[in-house]
Amino acid sequence: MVMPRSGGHISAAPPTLADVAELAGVSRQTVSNAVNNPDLLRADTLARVQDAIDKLGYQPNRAARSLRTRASHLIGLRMPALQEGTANAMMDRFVHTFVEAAAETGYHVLLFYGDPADPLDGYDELLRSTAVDAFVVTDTHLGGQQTTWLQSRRARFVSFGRPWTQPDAKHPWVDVDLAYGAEIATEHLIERGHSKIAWIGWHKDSLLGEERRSGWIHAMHTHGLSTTGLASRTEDSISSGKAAADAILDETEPTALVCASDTLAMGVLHSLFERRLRLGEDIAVVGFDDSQVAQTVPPGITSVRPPLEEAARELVKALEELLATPSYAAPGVMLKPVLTVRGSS
Amino acid sequence: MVMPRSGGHISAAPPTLADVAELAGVSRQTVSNAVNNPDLLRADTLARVQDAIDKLGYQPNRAARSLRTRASHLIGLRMPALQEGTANAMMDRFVHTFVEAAAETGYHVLLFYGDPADPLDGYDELLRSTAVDAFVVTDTHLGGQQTTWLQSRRARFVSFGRPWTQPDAKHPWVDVDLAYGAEIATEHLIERGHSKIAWIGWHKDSLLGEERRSGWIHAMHTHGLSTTGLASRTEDSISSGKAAADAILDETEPTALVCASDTLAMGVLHSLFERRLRLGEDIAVVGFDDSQVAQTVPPGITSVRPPLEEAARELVKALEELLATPSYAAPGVMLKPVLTVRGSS
DNA sequence: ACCATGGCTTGGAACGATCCAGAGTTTCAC
DNA sequence: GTGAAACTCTGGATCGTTCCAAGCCATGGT
Repeated sequence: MVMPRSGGHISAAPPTLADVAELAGVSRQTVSNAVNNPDLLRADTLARVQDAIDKLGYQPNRAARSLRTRASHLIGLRMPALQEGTANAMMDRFVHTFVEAAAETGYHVLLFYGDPADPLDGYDELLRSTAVDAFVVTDTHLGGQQTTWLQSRRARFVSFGRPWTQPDAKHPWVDVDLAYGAEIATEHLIERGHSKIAWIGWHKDSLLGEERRSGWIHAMHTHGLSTTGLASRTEDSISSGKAAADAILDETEPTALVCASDTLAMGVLHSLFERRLRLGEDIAVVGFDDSQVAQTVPPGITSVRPPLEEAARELVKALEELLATPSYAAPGVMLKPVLTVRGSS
Repeated sequence: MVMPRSGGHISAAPPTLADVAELAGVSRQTVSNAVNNPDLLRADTLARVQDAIDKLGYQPNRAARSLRTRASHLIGLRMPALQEGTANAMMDRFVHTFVEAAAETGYHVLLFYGDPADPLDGYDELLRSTAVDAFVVTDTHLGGQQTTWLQSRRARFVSFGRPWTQPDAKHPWVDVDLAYGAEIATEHLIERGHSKIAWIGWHKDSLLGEERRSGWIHAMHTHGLSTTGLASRTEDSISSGKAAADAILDETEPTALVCASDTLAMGVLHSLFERRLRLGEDIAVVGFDDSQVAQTVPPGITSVRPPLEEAARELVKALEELLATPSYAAPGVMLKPVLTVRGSS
């Protein structure tokens, strides 16, 4: 080494292992050990090296480390498509906690973008260039394309969402039991004295929708209540929520409505608004997701709140194990949502 | 080279430059040129190399490339703190477009987490480890700590938000002219025939708040309307929005309210809800941010919509220039919001 | 006094790409 | 036909780190 780089003329380049080694009077490898395996060093050497590290403000170069160890300490997360409804706000909360939890274990999150029309777009490039150590997949209910493809490429990943279409999938996953969510929502209404409780949900081909619907049915039947004429299936949008509410209010006059999403619940609110019915007084409404909207609309919409924070933490935990043990096959984790009760019921 | 790695036994490691070079019968450097400076190669050589690249599915290793070129092609974005109100949904929309725009120019976004109590937390580590090429800073209105610190570290960054407290800052920035936003919101109400238009805003020490407030004042005075007794300043929360609305509705009986945020507007809605006043009929309300909530609450809240997509694209453009020309000093870009009119006015 | 043991430290090689300087080939003007 | 310039292509060095195998040194048993 001819000259310490840190003494450079222009904007000092970051110090390297060699700089620290020189200052501490040890070899490069010893500094490396001080950082990665401190217990290999004698106490006094360690202290000396630590001093030098602090003095120079040394921080291992990520690229060099990645190159050598074949680990980037980055987790890839494909930016979920922006949705019309309230679901992306939920994703936001999830992403937030995930980033936080990942940071605690030394991982950062690499956000990437993929053409919404192609569920696989974006993954391949990052995988081939070994840019990330693993992925988090979020939209498993849209079909197993992403997970099967990743599996075939021997990529590491965990999913937020059970492997709906592949019960034998071996990757770690975390999901929220929203059938149970619908059940507690319905039971809450029954406790409040309602018996004509309608369901406004999604189309039959929506796995998530049928899942939630089953919870409503189960609760109704358990309590000996009829569901005939009380179910309606539609798109997940405000306008179709309104239309569905209009129809069902005209036909069967329920006293309470359980909606498969806060978006649909908002549609219901539009219907009530037109009919000059007072939410929470004339009629009760329960939604799903506990979105910003549900929290803020007066008088507040009772909503099924998925434990996103817990889910994120569980996923990070699974990721850690997966990356430590390549063959790691975790059992899926199913979390229970809670009902946040507000003025709407 | 003893053995091509691609012919390996277990899970084939990704192909390297050397593998491609061997297959195409050229040197490593030629392959590198084929990828980065195709016009340096003779047409037939290029074709041959391209074939080999395609056949092997070669993708340059990011870590190796980063190490050599000292560029990671990652942009650091510190996860904004989760807020009570509606502002984070706005950030979500911004982040989304930003990731998309960045992807188009070959950059990915590295999300990181920092202790909310320390606005600088997280930056240093990434900077020292040369993990990112640049940062996007978002909360400039909270004081110039982040930008001054980054500047002192000679870090590259752009900010979404003007340099409020340092008019001489030299970094590129993009911001939205929300004084103008308040102005068009107020004028919209004046056009609708209102003359007693109240302002519900933030505390005096909020730069953003005073900015917006000035637009309301300007519009009112331009049209010869008085503002006395019509302004109120409070926290950015639903409950304080409600309290402020309660007070002002009791005292001065305005026919319209302009709120500094959708969160405050929601607070107003709570007040109206209690008073059984009908939004958009008995009284008009305009908010800021055009959040999910404003879009979905019946009958919809008229709101000032910041052009987040455009802002994100402008920022990416500035970043590109900044990274190409280290000394690049861009003029700041000020964008104009538009008013999304809904049922509340 | 000698060798084995274990604790601590070291220099060389490697990860996979690009930079650099030079070598070989072609082109073209004189 | 010759030399210079332009065009292609190449091998070696390098970025900053960790892996690997070996070296040094004190300890302790024989």
